[in-house]
Amino acid sequence: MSQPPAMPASAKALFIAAEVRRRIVGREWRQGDRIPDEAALAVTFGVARATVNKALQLLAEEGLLERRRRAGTRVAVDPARKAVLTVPIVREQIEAAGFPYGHRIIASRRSPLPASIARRMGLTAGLTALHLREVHYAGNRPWQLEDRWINPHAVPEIEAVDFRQLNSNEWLVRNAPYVRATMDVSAANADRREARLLDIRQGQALLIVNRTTFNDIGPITSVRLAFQPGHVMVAD
Amino acid sequence: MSQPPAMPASAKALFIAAEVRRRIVGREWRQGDRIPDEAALAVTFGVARATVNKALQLLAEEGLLERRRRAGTRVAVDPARKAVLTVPIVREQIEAAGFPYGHRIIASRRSPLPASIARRMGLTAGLTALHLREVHYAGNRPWQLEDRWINPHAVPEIEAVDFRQLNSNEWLVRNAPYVRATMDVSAANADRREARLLDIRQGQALLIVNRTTFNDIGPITSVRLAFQPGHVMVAD
DNA sequence: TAGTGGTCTAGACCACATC
DNA sequence: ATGTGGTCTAGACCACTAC
Repeated sequence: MSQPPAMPASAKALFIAAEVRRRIVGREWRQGDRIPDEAALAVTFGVARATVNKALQLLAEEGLLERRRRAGTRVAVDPARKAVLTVPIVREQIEAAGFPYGHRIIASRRSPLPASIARRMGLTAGLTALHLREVHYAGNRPWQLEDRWINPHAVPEIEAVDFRQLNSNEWLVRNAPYVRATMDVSAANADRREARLLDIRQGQALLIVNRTTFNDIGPITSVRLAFQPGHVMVAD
Repeated sequence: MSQPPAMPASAKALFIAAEVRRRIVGREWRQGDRIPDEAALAVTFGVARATVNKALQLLAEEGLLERRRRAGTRVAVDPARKAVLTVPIVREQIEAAGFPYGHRIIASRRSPLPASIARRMGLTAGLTALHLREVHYAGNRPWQLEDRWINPHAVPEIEAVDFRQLNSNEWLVRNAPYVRATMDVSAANADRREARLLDIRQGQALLIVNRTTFNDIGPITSVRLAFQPGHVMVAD
């Protein structure tokens, strides 16, 4: 039954994934149930086992199925509550909204790493690093605060760069590709300095993103972004 | 060159992905460069093209490569700044911290959908829906506020459920599997009611997660979670 | 129109966890 | 011990799009 009907000549795996998803949502296969094994489904759908495998791996990534060797494939009891967050590129975000992008360096100096940042980067506190603070503007309205620490050992060329001309993130992205990143999201009340820089009232709730990037050698940079009040990050 | 050395008998695709990643990070292949096509890499690494395909698709998902038919595969100019956020299960989170989990229903009634929620769910405002408000506790400390709207057409059985016994999310997860979800993250100052329920000062910054789930038929539920001040969501 | 990635197949062997 | 998913192969055809 349920032979793939007039297929778009490609997309069998997607068709099978959709059909399995339909059976789960339709409660035909219930949470915790074991579903037929790949070989059986391959026969059912009239495709190669590799195609079934691809379909089921998709659903497992999605969190709808749990797969274990020998134990078989089961409908997940609790579909994972996962979502992909994309940290927007400030400039693009502002320009997409139709405003001219601008930024201003508040501070740029070599300082000893505070313990909290050192911990994020896996370095020892007190190590001398480059500390940058910037404000990003949409037109003449402040839009986002950026507080960045850069590991000079990871990016020696950084010393020569003039960030008054260039957005630090854009330079890093082009010149120090990263392999791994950690990220967290929280909320904080704007302190007096932040309120002044963002032109808002002290105490307003800001969305905070902390992000640290690494390459094979070690940590590259750790940045704290403070978004304007009301800013919403949309996940897929 | 770079033949996979003494391989673990499986993981050729991962080995190739790692090697390509190394060449990118080592600036051997630079941002915007076109890399050899699949057939060539298959010869280079001494594997089947399907294996190279899998490796490159992995890196493309990761954001390190951009692939287009006919145009070939290029090193991404801006490695996507993506991270997977997982909304924790309240109960697990609290119990993992060693506290007894508890929850209290603040309100449970049928009300017309407000416009903002209706928009999220793709329904018309004013439609009668089930509105639940709960507080989740870690021991006797309030931990999280939940404000949930449920589409009764999607889940008719909901009317009979006694949520004083059961956490609404856990019931929904087991009884109304979803297929698609939207999610966003923001920050807000606690209003008077929220401050009272969370036992904090009015105005403190709260991390807010809005999440709406859908199945093939339509929207199931839309929930607004307000986390305690200081709460951090970690992404991978 | 031709080169590139996307997908599928049929078969094989392997790793692993349960039975 | 054995059944299940994980992965690989060699070959094929197709879809897209830059040329």
